[in-house]
Amino acid sequence: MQETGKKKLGQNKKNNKKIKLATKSVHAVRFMPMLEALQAKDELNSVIKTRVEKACALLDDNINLYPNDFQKGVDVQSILDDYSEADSEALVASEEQFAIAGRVVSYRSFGKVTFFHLQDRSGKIQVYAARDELGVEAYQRFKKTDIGDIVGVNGGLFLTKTGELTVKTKAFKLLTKSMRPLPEKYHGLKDVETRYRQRYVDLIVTPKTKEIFQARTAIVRELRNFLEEKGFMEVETPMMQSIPGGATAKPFETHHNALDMKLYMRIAPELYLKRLLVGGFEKVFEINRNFRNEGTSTQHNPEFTMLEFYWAYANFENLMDLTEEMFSRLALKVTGASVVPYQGEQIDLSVGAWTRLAFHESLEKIGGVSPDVYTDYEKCKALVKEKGGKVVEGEKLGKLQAKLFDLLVEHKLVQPHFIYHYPTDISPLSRRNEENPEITDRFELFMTGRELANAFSELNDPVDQRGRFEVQVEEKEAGDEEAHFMDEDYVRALEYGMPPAAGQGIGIDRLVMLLTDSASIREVILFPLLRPEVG
RNA sequence: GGGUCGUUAACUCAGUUGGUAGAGUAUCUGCCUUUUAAGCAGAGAGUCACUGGUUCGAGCCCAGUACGACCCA
Repeated sequence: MQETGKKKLGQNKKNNKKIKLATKSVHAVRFMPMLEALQAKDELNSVIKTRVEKACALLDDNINLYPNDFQKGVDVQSILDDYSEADSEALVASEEQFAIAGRVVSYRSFGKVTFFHLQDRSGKIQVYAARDELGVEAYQRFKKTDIGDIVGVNGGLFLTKTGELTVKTKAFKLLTKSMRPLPEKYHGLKDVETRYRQRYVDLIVTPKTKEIFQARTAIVRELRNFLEEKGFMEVETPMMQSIPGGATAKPFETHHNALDMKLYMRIAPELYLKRLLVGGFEKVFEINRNFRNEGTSTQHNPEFTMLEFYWAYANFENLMDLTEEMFSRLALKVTGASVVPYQGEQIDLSVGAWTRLAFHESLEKIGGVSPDVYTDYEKCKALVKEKGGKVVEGEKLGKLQAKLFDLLVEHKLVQPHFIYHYPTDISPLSRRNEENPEITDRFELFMTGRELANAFSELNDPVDQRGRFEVQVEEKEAGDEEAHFMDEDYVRALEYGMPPAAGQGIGIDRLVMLLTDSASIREVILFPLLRPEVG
């Protein structure tokens, strides 16, 4: 494969062409490996060549292209915040000097005077550089600056004629020479594939992208604060497991060489967190990655982040209350309001605005399925087929009901809904309801037509748990790749005694989508999984 | 897995009935000391995703492949 690829490149005239630079600099040779590699990938263009020529000229002038001795003083946003009200005279009178550093993102030159915007992590500020203030020589060097270069500037402040707070350059230093042109300033980077593959560029030129990931960090931080305030303790459990458990999903497989053992990437931390309840930690949580061997979509990435938390001496109803409090507080902290906009809808996350509806009731009231249909195996099966769902031989009634729910109910749940009392058939780790053993004390949280959380009173009866694992093993043997494995050690832990408890998992990516009004999960994952780039 | 759409200059996009490729931005040269999508004049820049087919002739028509987006399961 690789050989034919090379051969193909070798046959291409363009890729064999000798690279010519408009410079006689002895430093040109330094850049040849880069230029040749770019040519081989067909990424070489005239802008890059020009930048190499400029870089050579700077090296000829003994300018370091990548120095690391500039001390950045303040973020530009702090200047903008502190001096937004200052008047022109006060600024000119002030002797205060600033040391700022960041990327040049725009550039307007008038010959002897230049304006540009410098962007750092906090924002961007206009900078002014004039030949008469810098001196002819320094200004000549400055003029070799390109959009994309990272620079350091020392100087004071003034207001331009249009009233923009601007840094007047006293000293200027190139900190990093940029070799590739940035996307066009007005339209920015539109191509989604490039935005995901080259997220570094997206982050430079798309303010919204930066905001989403800052919001993501704020959301995770607030979740931690909230849980710690409530007395939960953060722990870390194995991401590589010899028995993947805690969810209904296909795992990724891997291999440990030294121990010569098969390992799975975890699909959920659940069974380990509950072992910690056995061990005596009464409130634990973990925020970390799960891995599920599934396709990708606007809702799914094979690796995704989950919050799971477990609370001893609590039940699933306590969790509903806690969830309402958690979400409304998060929304308030992150978006400033407890009603958040999502793709044209207003989602009300205020405490008390949430609907609680039993699973079977939701089939009837929202899905329009009458009880004599959903309680009857054959009628249920027929309806699933009619609605376009697939039926697998030997499937249990609960699973068929869940398919009806997916087909007829889920997408209609726009405002927050707790759907509770899920069928026992599809809830192998949940505690049975005291009155009706066919259902469990479990709920899932839905809004914007999709699932955001899954929670239940935990099954802590080791005999019941063993039986449920055995049923899963039968399903696995019958060909269900998503069925649970038997986990003897987990059953053993339960045999020591796990306190009554409730636990919940919340998909962080989907939560971030909700709070940042993002339509695709890829917008809230820094580096979403993509097939390898070709060519 | 199925369907629909997309892939043209570094970026954003045009491209007529099939007749050998266009704009804006960016870049380069010149002018320009308060601009901010700066301006004016000029210039360079292309494997039209890839492979094959039809045709005198393909960016355009046909088939396949790759990657991506959206919808469905």
